[in-house]
Amino acid sequence: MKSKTLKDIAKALNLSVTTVSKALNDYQDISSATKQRILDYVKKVDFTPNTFATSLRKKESKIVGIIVPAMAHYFFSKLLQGIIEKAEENNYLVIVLRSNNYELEKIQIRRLLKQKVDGIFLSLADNSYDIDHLEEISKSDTVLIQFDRVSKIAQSSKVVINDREAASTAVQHLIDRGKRKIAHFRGGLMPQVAIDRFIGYRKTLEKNGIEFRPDYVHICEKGNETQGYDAAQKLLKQHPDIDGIFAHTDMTALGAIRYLKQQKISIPEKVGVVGFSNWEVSALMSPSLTTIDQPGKKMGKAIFSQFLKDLKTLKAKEKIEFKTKVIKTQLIQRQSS
Amino acid sequence: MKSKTLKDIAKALNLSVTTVSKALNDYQDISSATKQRILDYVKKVDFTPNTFATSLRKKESKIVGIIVPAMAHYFFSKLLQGIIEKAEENNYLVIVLRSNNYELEKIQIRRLLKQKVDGIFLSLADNSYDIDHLEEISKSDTVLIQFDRVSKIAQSSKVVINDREAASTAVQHLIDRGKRKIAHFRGGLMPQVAIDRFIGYRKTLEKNGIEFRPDYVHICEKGNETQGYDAAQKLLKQHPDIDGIFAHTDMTALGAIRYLKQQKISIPEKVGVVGFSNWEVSALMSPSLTTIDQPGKKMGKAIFSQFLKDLKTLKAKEKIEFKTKVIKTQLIQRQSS
DNA sequence: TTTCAACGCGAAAACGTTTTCGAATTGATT
DNA sequence: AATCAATTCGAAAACGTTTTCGCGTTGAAA
Repeated sequence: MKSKTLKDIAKALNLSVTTVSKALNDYQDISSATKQRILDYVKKVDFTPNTFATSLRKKESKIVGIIVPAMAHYFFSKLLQGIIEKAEENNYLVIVLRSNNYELEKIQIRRLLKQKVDGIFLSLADNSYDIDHLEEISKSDTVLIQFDRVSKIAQSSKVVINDREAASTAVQHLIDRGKRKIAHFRGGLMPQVAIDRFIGYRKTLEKNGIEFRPDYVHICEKGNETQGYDAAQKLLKQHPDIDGIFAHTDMTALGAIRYLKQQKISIPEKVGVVGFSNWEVSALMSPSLTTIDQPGKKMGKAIFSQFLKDLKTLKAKEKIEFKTKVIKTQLIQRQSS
Repeated sequence: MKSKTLKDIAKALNLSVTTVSKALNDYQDISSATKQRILDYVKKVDFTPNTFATSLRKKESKIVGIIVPAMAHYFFSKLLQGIIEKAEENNYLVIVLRSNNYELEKIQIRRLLKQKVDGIFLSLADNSYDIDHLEEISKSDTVLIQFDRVSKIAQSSKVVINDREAASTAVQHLIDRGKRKIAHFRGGLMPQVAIDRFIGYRKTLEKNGIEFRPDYVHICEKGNETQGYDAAQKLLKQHPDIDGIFAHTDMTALGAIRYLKQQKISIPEKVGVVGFSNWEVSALMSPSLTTIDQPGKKMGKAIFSQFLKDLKTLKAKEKIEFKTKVIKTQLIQRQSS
């Protein structure tokens, strides 16, 4: 079925293509009478302008792209939800791509730039030390918004949480519950979020007059359950007197809990555990998991709002002044602490 | 930064726009010499044709759209992953929209049709009794692929699992483990998948000479954890001698398990539990959950493959013969049975 | 009666491709 | 030398919009 065009409408109403187009785009130099006539007819025959032609002419696609990690993850799922909701409100569509490393990230950005999306939302991969691919975006008319794992040096607006503060809250909570020998299962050495959470952990110990011990820190790079289990095993074999664990992920926390339960080590009496993210099941586990709520949906909405702002100033040919929006996190206390 | 056009390339090489375009599109009437010259130059200046113009001219977008339920769900996350992977291989992009009811579903389909996506992948909402919105798709040049919750009457290719058989496997498994009084926590009354799973449950009982009892069936429409807990509570208060539960979702199974544990009812000795979907955490719970693995990623890939086939025949102006691909499921036995 | 501004509309160019068709060149065949 | 087919290329139309600019028509002001 061939879809109607402006030309068809114009012919049917004995008007010019220009007039019809103007009526649909709320130009002021069309009499309200003909405008109404056009609008009525357009509604009747259910016409909607061809997106390709509009995009070609206006040089904007009304599409944004987001690149998410290649694995299924509750946090990103919520984030996506927030972005899509806000996008729909503003008549934007969202293209989702996946990546977990620098090379792929680069390819995906190319893909999106080629599609001439109006905005790209990106959380950097673990091995994205280089940011040349981000500079490619700045050179185009596409707005870049970084979130979660952002680069300090790359120029763009950003939406993040205060990882350091959140980690601090988590550790302080354990201390307040009487824990003194608190271990930390951290992420890799590179991503800024892992560094920040680690710093938050360390500073909070020191602020409370507790000595920081490097051998209490284990790296769980993948942040999955198995690594949490393994780390807990190693840790407790070496230091049976540990009384708290702050994990950088709910999953690693879950793994740690599995080991503790298996060893009949009571939670939270003997060892308190705090996770990070407030993943869906953390409330359903037994014991349920104390964790830091990372409000994905809210972040998603913030990302899109910031995008709209930046796009507007870009269109106005003005210089964008990049903003960094910090989303508040919250400690959710449950049975594990 | 203005991006290059065919015209720019042509001028730089002293050729016509036509020739350049043809070289890039592998036409046969270009000498290999000039073709190479063009390809080299194009690579050097990193030119890529404007998507809007191409789409406008060719009437195809190289984009597909998928509509997923409005909530975060592990299965759909995996499914999406499969679709996106396969899409990327074939240079397609994927637009993701959300819906959980008929009205919204209709709007989203309109959005996608307006965007002139080449394909729409859809799992029907619970209250989509009507399928007029699907017929709108057939009238366009967009390929529809239904998956998971499909309509029997709507004409399109489909990708599904054999819900009846899978349910049968689950129930037979419980029977084989010596269970006789097996309850079923089912989905709503409408979606075909819920009906099919129920039928599988009932038939399998009867085949084994076990009387079907309506009061052993509880409806957990939302399929969440709370409903599973509540249903288990009601069920066991009324029938303390229940020895098996087949839940239509891992989440409801989890809820049931929580109640059982709380009541100190031993799993699987006293009551065996089987879920459905093989959701990420079902392996991590304690006891870990026996469940039916619903291979989301595989389904996603199958969906996209089928789309490519149907699109091809559509382009050739031939009549599409709709296919229904049934993906195999598998029982994953764990501690809960 | 002239002048002028405001109003309502349309012609035409532009966005950047793809594709049809015909023209020019070449080399081989009579 | 003439004919023909194959080869290689380009002119121009088409895809469906948006936007600039100008033109004719009003009605009011001078």
